[in-house]
Amino acid sequence: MPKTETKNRPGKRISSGSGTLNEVAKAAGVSEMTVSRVLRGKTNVSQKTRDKVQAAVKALGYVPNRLAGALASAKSMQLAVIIPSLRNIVFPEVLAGITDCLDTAGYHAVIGVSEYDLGREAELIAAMMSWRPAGIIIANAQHHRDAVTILRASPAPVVEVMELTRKPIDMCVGLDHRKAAVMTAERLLKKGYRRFAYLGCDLQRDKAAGKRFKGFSDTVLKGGGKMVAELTVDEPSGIGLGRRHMASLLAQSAKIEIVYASNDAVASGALMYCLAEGISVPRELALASFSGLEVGQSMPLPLTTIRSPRYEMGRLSAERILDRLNGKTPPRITDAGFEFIEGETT
Amino acid sequence: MPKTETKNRPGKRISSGSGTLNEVAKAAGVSEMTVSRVLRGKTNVSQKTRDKVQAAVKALGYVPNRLAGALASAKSMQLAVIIPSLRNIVFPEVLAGITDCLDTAGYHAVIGVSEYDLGREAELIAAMMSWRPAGIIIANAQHHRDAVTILRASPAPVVEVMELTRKPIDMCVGLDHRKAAVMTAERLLKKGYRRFAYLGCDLQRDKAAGKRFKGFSDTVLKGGGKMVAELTVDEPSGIGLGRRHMASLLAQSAKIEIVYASNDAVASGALMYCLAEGISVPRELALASFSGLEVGQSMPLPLTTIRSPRYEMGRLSAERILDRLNGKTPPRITDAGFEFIEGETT
DNA sequence: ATGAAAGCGCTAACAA
DNA sequence: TTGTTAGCGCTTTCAT
Repeated sequence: MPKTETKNRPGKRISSGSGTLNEVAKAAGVSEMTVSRVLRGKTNVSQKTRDKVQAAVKALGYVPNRLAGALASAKSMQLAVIIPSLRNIVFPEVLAGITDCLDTAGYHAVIGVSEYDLGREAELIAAMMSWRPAGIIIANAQHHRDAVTILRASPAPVVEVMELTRKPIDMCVGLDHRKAAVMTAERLLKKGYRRFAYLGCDLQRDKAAGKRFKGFSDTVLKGGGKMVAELTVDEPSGIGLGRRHMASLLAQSAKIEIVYASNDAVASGALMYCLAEGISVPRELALASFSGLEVGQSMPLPLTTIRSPRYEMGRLSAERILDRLNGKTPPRITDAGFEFIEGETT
Repeated sequence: MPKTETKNRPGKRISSGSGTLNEVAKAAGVSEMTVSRVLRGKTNVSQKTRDKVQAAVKALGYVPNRLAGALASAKSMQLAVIIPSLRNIVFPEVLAGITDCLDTAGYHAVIGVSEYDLGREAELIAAMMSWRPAGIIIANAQHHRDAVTILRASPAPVVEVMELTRKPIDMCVGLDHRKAAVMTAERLLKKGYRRFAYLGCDLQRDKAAGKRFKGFSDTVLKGGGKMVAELTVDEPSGIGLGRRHMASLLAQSAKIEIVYASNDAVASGALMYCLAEGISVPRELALASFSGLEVGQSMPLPLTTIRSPRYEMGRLSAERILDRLNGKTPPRITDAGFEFIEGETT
C-alpha cells in the first residue's frame, strides 16, 4: 500500500500526483500556453496541434491543477453552499438541485452546515471565502451581521435560498412562507375549523417555520378561530418529534380540532401517533402542515399541506449564479412559488 | 447593488475581495512571512509581533487566499466526497458525520453526486482530483476501473465508506451488508417464517442492497424457506416506491408470509400500504428491512430492521483521513458494525 | 525571531 | 495560430 508513504514528505514537494502543464507541453512539443488553450477549449488552436496535445495529456495521465488555474485567473469553479442541517431532508433536496445544475457546468459545491447557529454560519462563510468561491448559496434570509458584511463585500454573486426577501443581500430564490401559511389557515377556516393547535420545532432556530407560524396564527385569529394549544420543542425537527410530543400537545386542551405542524416530518409523526393511538383522522382530529414531503403523501391518509419546490429552488439558485458568471443579469428576486395540497387529513 | 458590476471585468484582475498578505505585512510593519506564520499559528513569533499582525488583519478585514496557500504548500484543506444520491436520506446522514468532523479541523467537503452511475462517478473523481483534495471519501466499494486507477494513484488518502471490503483501495469504513441480511433471515426463520417476498430498488444500481438480497435469500433457502415473490423496481428508492408497488408484489403470490424490503424507506411505504388497505401486520403479513431510519421506528408499529451507523461511518471516515494527514497510521479496515432491531412488524 | 529569495502550476496580456 | 513574459498570493528554504 503506497498510501502510507505518501503523507508528510518533509521538505520535499509532492509531485502533486500528475505532472504539470510544462511536462505535457514538452511531450507534445508545444508551449504551455497552447496546452492550456487546448485544455480550456479555446478555439484558436489548429486541429493538428490539438490532437498532439490531447495525445500527450492522455499518455501522461495529466490532471490539471485547478488551484493554480483559479489563482492565476482569479476565477474559481467552486461554489460555497451553506445550509443549516443535513438531517432535515429538505436541505439535501435543495442541495440536489444545486449539484445537478453545477455538475453540468463543471462547477463543484463546497458545503458548510451551520446547525441553525447564526454565529457558526458567519464563521463558516468567512472560512469559505478563503477559497474564493465563484458564488455563494446560503439558506434562509436571516444572518449574523458579520455574515451580511462579508457577503455584501463579496465579489462573487450571492443567492439566499428558501425564503423570499424584499431586499436580498444580492439575489434570492424562495417562496413566501407567510403567504403559504396564510393560505393554509384560510382554507382550514373555510372548512369550518376553529380550534387550532400548533406543534413544531423551536421557532427561533428555524426562522422560516417562525414566519409560517406567525402567518398562520394571525390568520386564524382574524378569521374567528383560536390557537388553543401550542408546543414548540427545542430538538431536531423530524418525524420522531411529532410522534413523541403529540401526547403532551393534546393534553394542553381537550378541544383541539386540528393540529398545524411546523412541517411534514412533524405532521407525519403526529399522524403516526394518531394511527397508533386509534385517534380517527380527520374525524376526531385533523392535521395540516407544510413541505409536501414524500413521507407525508405516502401515509395511509395523505397530508393536507403545501408543496415547496425544494429541488427547483436549488436548481434555480445555481442557475442564477451561473447566469451572473456568464455576464447576464438575472432577476434579483425569484419567487419559486408553492402549491396547496388538499390531502385527507382535514 | 454593487454586485452587478463585479462580474467580468475583462482584462483587469479583481482585487480578490480582501487584500493580500503583502498589504497586511506593510500595515503591520513586518514581512509577509511573519504574517503567514502568525496566521498559521506557528509558535516562533513573539507575542508583540503577533499582536501587531492580528490588529492589522482585523483592521483590513483580511481573508487569506487558500488557493494560493494550497498551491504553494501542496496541501489543500478540502476533501472530496462522492456519494450516489442526496435523495436517499442515508447519504446526507453520512455526510453530516463527515462535515461535523471536518469542521472542527478546519477542513471542508467538496461534494459530488453520481446518481448511482459508475461512469459518472469516475468522471466526478477525475474532476475532483483537479482540486488536489487532501483526502477522498467515496461511498460504496464498487467502482469503474478508471476510478480505481485514479484513486490508487492518488497521493491523498482514500476511504470507501458504507460497505466493508476485504481489499480496499486504501481504507474502508463500513459494515458487512451480507452479514446483516444473513442475521435478519436467521431470526425470521427462527420465528417460523418460511414464505418470503422481496421488494426493493434495482439491485444493479444499489450494490449494497444487492449484497443484502443475496445474503438474505441464500440464508432463507438454506434454512428451508422459500422466496415466493420478488419485485425490484428501477426507480429511486424511497417511501413512495414501497407504497406504490406493494400491490403488485402481493399479487405475485397468495402465500407470502413476510416481505423483506431493500431498506427502511421502502419498508415504511410498504407498511403504509398495509395500514391503508387494512392488512393486519404482522398477523396477515410481516415486514422486515434494513437501515434503522427514524421514519421506520416512528411508524405505529416500529419496523423490524437493522440499524446501520450512518452518522458514525461518516465521522469515522473523516477521522481516518485526518489521522493519515497527521502522520498516524489508522487501520485500513474499520468495521462500524450494526444492530438488530426487534420491531413489531414481525 | 525575522526576513529574502525562489518558486507552486497556471493564465492574462501582449508579441510575433 | 503560437509563444513569451510576468505575475496570481502564498509557503518553503535558507540566511541572519
